[in-house]
Amino acid sequence: MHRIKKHLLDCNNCSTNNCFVKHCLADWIPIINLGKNCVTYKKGQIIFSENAPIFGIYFVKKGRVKIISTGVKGKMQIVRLAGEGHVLGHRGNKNELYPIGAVALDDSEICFINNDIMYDVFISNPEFTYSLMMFYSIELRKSEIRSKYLAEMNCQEKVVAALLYLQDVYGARADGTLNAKLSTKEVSQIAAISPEQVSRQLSLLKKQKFIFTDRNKIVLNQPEKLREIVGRHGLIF
Amino acid sequence: MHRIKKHLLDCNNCSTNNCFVKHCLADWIPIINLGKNCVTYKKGQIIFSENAPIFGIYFVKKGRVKIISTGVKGKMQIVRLAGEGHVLGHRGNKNELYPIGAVALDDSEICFINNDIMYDVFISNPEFTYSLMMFYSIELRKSEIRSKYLAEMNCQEKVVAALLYLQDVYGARADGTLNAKLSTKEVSQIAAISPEQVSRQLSLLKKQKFIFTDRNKIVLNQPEKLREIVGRHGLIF
DNA sequence: CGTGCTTTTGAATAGTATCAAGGCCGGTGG
DNA sequence: CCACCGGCCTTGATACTATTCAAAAGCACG
Repeated sequence: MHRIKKHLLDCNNCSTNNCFVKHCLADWIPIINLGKNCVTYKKGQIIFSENAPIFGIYFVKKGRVKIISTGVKGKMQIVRLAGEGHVLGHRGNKNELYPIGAVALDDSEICFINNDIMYDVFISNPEFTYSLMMFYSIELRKSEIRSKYLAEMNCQEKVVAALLYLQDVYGARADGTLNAKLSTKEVSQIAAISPEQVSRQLSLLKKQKFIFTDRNKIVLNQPEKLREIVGRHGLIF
Repeated sequence: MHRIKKHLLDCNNCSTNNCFVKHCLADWIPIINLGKNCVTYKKGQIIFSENAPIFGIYFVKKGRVKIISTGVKGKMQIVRLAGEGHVLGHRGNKNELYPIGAVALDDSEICFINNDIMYDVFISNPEFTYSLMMFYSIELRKSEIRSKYLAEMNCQEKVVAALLYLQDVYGARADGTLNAKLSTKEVSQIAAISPEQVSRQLSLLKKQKFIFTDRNKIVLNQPEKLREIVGRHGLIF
């Protein structure tokens, strides 16, 4: 089912410049190399499952990942999107399970480091720990602001916010084509509304020529118009 | 308007045992003492405002704090509750303003440390930085799960979840009386629904004898029944 | 003892989810 | 190569839930 390719890469030769491991001291890179497991996931593959124990920390070396959570009614939601250099799955308290999983959106390379060595890495590499702390701090704020949006936005605003979020996380080409190709269903999982509503709102946006879609490709023709719609909701992206 | 009392406390004599500063090396405590400002806030006082620059990190020494964010329609929401030992306001990126503020729910003592010295503190006290990183990591997960709730729960479930959240953060006495006294309006800001709905749902819960209210006091008579209502929503508290 | 704010309750309205049907597209097998 | 099948997308009709508006009651305040 899940055919996985293992790589034994040297962090010194890694091309992902915004990886947090770059903040580690030179002496520690060989140790991390030994305790590390770099794995290639195909699009749609599960990186870790909801409600399963997490034994380490995942660094996104390449590709795109969605962090998901399935509701009691079976409705799946995307609670966060992660790209290159992002971090997944760092366990909080021992023995606590979280209803959060991660799935590859594209073919992705993820480096996994077991918790066993992480504590020593953290204590001995303050720059590394500091940068990771800042990452979590920023993501926490983003998540808090996102909570607010979900509560106060209407359908149209939620769809627009989801599009701008995609642009913020994964970027777009000069013509406005989003780098990430998501299905209507996946957009609805970000916006936290029904897929039908997403379809309706996208149609309206297309009629206004604000966006253009073809299959899973989405082009933001007039991102400034989209920003007008979400207005002064305190958008940080 | 905002009369504020300054204290010059020694972190060595501080009674708040779960303060992150306790993870600092002994040599650094005097340095932190010098760069620190311990301030007493009255109930309702603003600790820091939305969209204002934040110049340091706040540690809740005593009391209770709500982290708020006002929507474009003027609707204020409570995005997080903080108690003793919690951390507020650590700035992410420079020059980025966040639409997030903090207000004292009770008379509270908050220790403020300026960012100027914080970087050195972080780099020189890995245990401290590590514990703070873990704090943000856990809060991020909680926030993500909360986002999911807001999207999939109905009114009744949101109110119940808000009550259980209050119990989780601030605790309750043996008889189920919540330690925090919040107005209906404030509960509605946690649940992210209208105050009228909160009133309705609380009335229903009272009729079923699951809870009892008197003024701002809330008693969870049958917390197990409340947990049944939110069911298997993957509640982490 | 009034005055103003919050809470409560009811009724009307608006917005979204759900259900259902038709269309489009890709994949599969003849 | 074409026809069929199935899944996803789209669009419309309906039902439901929550918001909004409104009014009366409770409570704290001076």
